[in-house]
Amino acid sequence: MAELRLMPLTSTTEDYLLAIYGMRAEAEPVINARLAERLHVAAPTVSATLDRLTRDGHIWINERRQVYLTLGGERVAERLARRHRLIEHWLIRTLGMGWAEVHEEADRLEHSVSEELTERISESLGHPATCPHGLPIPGNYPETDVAQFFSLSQAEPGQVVRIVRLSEPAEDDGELLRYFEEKQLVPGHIMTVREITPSGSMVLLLDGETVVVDERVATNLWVMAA
Amino acid sequence: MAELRLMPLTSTTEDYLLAIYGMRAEAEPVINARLAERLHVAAPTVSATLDRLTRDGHIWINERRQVYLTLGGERVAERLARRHRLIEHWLIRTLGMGWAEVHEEADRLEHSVSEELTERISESLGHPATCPHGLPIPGNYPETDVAQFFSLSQAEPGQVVRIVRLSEPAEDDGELLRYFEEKQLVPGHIMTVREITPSGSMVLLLDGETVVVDERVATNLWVMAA
DNA sequence: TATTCGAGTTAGCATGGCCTAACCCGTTCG
DNA sequence: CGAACGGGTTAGGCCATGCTAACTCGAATA
Repeated sequence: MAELRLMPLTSTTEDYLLAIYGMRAEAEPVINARLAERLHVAAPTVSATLDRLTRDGHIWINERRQVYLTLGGERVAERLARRHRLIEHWLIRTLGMGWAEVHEEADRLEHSVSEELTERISESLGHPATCPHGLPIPGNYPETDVAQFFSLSQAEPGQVVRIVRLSEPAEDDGELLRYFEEKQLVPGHIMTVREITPSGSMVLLLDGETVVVDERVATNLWVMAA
Repeated sequence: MAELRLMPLTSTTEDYLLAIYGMRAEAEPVINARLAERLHVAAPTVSATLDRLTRDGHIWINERRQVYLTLGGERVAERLARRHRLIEHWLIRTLGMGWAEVHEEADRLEHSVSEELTERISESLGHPATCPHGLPIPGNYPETDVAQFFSLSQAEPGQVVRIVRLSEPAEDDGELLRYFEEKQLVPGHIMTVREITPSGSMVLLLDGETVVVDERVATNLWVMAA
């Protein structure tokens, strides 16, 4: 049964679709339990909400209980990601908000900004390709070969890499964001991997400075060969 | 029973408080039926919601069933009005949105903009005293003698007046807003009342142009002697 | 005076979102 | 092999928001 897309979506619906979209983009398995963690709700709540999302044609769930967006659901999620990421840029550019703070604000605003306003923002910013944290803005992102991106934790000693973006989940971790900002581990910056310690920490050379990051940090930074 | 102000308010709660605040500012009687109209909900819904607002200490209702904001409720409403009106300005200044369109957008955004963002906006705009439609911005509005404002419909033939703002309800009437904008019946403009027709229409001289407005329009424009 | 009208309430119901407690079901591990 | 573990569902609640239908009540009006 296809249903009429007349009713505006609820904020909760949008949150779920965006979460699923983000997890898919990170190639994380999208299952009930992960969604519960990410959205900070109990497992039965997720079950019930996913039932509604299925009923309304936004998602489908296979026999192995993996969640997929339908074409419609993906369109919604892309629009939301676009909004969210444009808002982040906007807050930084026009109000000088902090790189680490804007995500939270955008999480709320993305539900109330209209389509028209979104486009005006994109225009006024010159249609940026990515959000301030490097995540692609659907609709503005050029056809880049995403395959050339890899996690910093996969880099080899001696390799010179450029930071392209941070991971999806990192966006929701304020502490981590502030750390990245402080150490200037932000998109565009180039660094050399000096060595990798037995514990998985990495010694980096960045702008002449030596920076040591632990495994958790490294897995949340995506880079490309520079 | 005073209750803890720990939970964030719901969007609905905020809508009610702002509506009550606005009606009070216009000296309209604040009763169940008027709220139902203004908020586009059925009467029993209003009753139930007002019960909750009373329970939570935002409002109180007298024996004649008139609704009043408590000090706490008023503080919330003022903050919301401040947000709403600053957002309107912001959308016009930074994105060039239309004078007649921003109210609707702000109606949604006011619920998701943080206190901190609000202050940054106010700062970036130079702390404007009123919204683009002339309504005062709590916290920025100087101690003006509001008593000198009156409705255009009360003006006498021959009187020269300056538009100071439009009425609260006019903000929710897109058609009316577009009319005001088109005719340049916006705050700051000065005009002379030429005559008043038997039907209540007014003939105005504004920027050398003769404009005729009907009663409904005149009651929704507030002016002061110029 | 009898009726109508405006305003409000009561009763009853639905939906979205959340939760806990309890239980089911494989897989893995001691 | 049996228990623990991870993942999921069922059952049973709760609250905020909304609605309609039906009723009350007081004031105005024909």
